[in-house]
Amino acid sequence: MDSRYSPQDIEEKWYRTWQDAGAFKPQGQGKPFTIVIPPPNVTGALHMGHALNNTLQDVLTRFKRLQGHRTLWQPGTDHAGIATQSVVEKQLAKEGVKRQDLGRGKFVEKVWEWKNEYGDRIVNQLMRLGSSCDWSRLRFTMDEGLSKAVREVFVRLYEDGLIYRGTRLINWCPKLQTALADEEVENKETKGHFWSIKYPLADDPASFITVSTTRPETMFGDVAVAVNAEDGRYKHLIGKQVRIPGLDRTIPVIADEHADPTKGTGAVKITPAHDFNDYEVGKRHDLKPIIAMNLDATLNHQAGKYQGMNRFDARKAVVADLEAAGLLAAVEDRVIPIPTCYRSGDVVEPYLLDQWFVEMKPLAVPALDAVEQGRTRFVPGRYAKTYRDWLEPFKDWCISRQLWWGHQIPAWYVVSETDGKRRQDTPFVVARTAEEARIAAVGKYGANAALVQEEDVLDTWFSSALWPFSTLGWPDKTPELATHYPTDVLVTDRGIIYFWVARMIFSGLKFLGKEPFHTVYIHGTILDEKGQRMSKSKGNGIDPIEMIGKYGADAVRFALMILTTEGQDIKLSPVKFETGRNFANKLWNAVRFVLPHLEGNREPLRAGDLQLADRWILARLDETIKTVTESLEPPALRFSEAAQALYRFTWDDFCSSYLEIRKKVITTDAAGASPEALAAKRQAVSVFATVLEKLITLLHPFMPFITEEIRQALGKPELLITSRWPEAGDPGAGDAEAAATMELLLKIVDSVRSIRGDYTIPASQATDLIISCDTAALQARLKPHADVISSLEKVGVLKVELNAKKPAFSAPGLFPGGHIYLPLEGILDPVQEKARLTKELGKAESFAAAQEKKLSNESFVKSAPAEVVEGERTKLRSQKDRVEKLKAALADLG
RNA sequence: GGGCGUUUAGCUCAGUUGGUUUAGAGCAUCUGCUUUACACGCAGAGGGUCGGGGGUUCAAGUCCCUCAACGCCCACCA
Repeated sequence: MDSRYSPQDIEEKWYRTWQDAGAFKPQGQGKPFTIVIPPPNVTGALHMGHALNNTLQDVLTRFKRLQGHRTLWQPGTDHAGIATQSVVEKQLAKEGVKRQDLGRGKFVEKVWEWKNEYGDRIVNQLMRLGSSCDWSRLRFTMDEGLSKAVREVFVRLYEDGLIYRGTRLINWCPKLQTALADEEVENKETKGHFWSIKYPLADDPASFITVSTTRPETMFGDVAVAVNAEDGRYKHLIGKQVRIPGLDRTIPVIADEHADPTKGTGAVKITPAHDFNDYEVGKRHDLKPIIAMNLDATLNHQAGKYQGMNRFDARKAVVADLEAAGLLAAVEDRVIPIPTCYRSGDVVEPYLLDQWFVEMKPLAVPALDAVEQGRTRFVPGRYAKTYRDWLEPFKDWCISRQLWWGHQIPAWYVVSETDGKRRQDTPFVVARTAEEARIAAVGKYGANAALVQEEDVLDTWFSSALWPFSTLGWPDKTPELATHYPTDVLVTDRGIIYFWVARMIFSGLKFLGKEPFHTVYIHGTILDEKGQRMSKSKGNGIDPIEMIGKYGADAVRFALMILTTEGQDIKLSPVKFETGRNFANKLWNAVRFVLPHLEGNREPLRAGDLQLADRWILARLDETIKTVTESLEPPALRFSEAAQALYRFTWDDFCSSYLEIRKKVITTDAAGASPEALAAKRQAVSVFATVLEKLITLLHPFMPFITEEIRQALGKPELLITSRWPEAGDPGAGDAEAAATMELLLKIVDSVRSIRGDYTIPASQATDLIISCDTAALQARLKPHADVISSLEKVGVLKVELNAKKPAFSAPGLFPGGHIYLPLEGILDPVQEKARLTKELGKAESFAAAQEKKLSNESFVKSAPAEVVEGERTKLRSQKDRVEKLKAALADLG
């Protein structure tokens, strides 16, 4: 074995072994534990957010698998409508081909080709990370099975009256030429202008009403000017007609609460077809909306001479013309939130269009209850509010998209036979298949009804919403569905609580009657070292695959886990992975060291033969098992705590203390050793192996590769991944008293080291040591185990005494229950020693003073719990004792 | 304009229900060390009074109020 652990050599080997062994498949008859992966986009490449997200899921999956649950981590990818369509369009563009040139059928074929060729990239990257998904169950949202689920859901929602088609003001992305849901629109603060425009009165063209707007180019869709009924400036104008500048059309001045006298001029133009507020105003006043724009965001025939101009050019032209005509009253610079498309970045246009919607209220109410009543819980809990705030307004969900890549809406229009075209009011049927649709249409509209399927596809999130059950075979009643639904924990980031989490919850409730998971774990966001989001455009991303190559997957995983404290964002830089790499290396070397002594020496532990250090490490192991198990158990999910407990135990207790103490015994040369020495070696080695076996099991969820490799090195034929999680409280777990004695001895060692360090005494130079105990009981307790100290420090004569007298030229140190003396004749420097002791004394005195003050406070003694007061008294006593000893030592120095 | 989060050693962060440490860890710094697993190592050391202010309490980093800075999310571009 090499002194450097090289992950590259073993990761691929073990991953293949696990796969071949079917280790990722649900096994046994234990209580099921299920996680569904947040399906990454097929177009995606693994980024640090994925690495974190999937490591968390894998830690849980491996933990539960080891605990004996029938564990399934269900993998899959998302067809990601817009993203995937764009990728393929860009590829075609390189060949000078547009999707329209190909036509829908051919284009969709191309996308499938692309998916089949490149869609596995992210899956392979997840494997590099060590993800133990059941890949035999890999799903894709456009698979036949999942598409069937989509159609089923659509039909049922339609039949329940929860899906409807209607003309509403929706968000339109002119670049992508599709409708968007509200959540797909991002408001971006942008520098803009606030213009005040004079609209002449129809019956008195010399008088004006001045309206304020940030969007003058929409004036051709104006249907009114609104003022507030309370606004004295405009009361007399209500009911009058005004003329839209540059047009021959007049519109009324109306009174509406939407007009805010404090904003702008207090008069506002009303453009129902292009503004959400105005749409509501228009409805209140029964004003017919006028569409003034084409779908490509150029102005239409309503705009007179501006017809054909795009919206931004038109804005400039309109403003220039208004100014020339003396109708521009004011221009103000202003920062405006501009709605933009989350995919294309284009400015979104509110547009009046015919679309498909899901009525939210009947679905949202039970979903809100599920969280309110704790059947589904968010970790951290504050995200329940985020969830509620989004669902509660019950805003209907626009689900139709004018794309080609996606689930085509299962609605068929019954078109006229003459031209085969559909119109606004063409009747339609909704059905699971074309055949069903035909039967329904014939029944309803006669034998010769001709059908044309709706061209729109569904919002990608419509299919993602079904993920926890569509992947398990729903709507069929599969065994997987029966076993693994509801799932247990959903691990995701806060960015998709609306898009995905909420929709899965109401879908699960609606179609299966149960919440899809009991816990939603929301992890933090990965940021760069400056605290900025990682992004392609900033170029500040850290590539997880590159990090895995450099530090190993185990190191990357472990580092991420130690950084994952509840819900906090993570500032990341490559050096953070060194922690993980160094840790793996530490463990590796401990094993490498003991391994040669293990062979043929392994034997059962015999309680009577266990040394103090053995009993202590077994007790510490037991505590660690408890901590790690409790930390990982949902809903605690304290990943960092678990990882740190393992780090501490492995590095400090197991390596720095235990192994150092037992080193000599473990390395005893078997040849020529006495039978006693050999017996001692065998026990020491066996304790080490016992602890190590459990330790690597505890570590396995975090560092699956190295632990599996170690397991093999220990000569175990079975795979670690499917072995058993250790239980706390095993017999032979070591005992608390031994552990306490050991802790005292370690404190004495600390004290010795501190003094030796102060005098920079080389490790190779021995010093004598006198341990002075305050009580005979303590003396009796420590004396038999003094060898622990000499195994950690080079000690000459070692005495454990009762109230020993301070030898001349010795340096004193303290530990709970006594003190030590380090005779340092020839080394002790009175000046340095005086400084050292004075400093210690100062600390002890100020602490004692603080205790005294506290205890002299009557209300403290009266109000505080007796045990707290007693604790303080004990502290004070020992501190006073300490002060005295230090004073004596100082006096001794002269 | 609302809501939420963060602010603890030079840096990155822990610190559960207020009282066991005299506020911890890793990295960095300083001093030693070829101690027969590991320099991706070993042993020491220095360094914070917990963003500011006020309050509750016998007792506050830990609860309340307030201010500030940074960040995130939401909000109809009159």
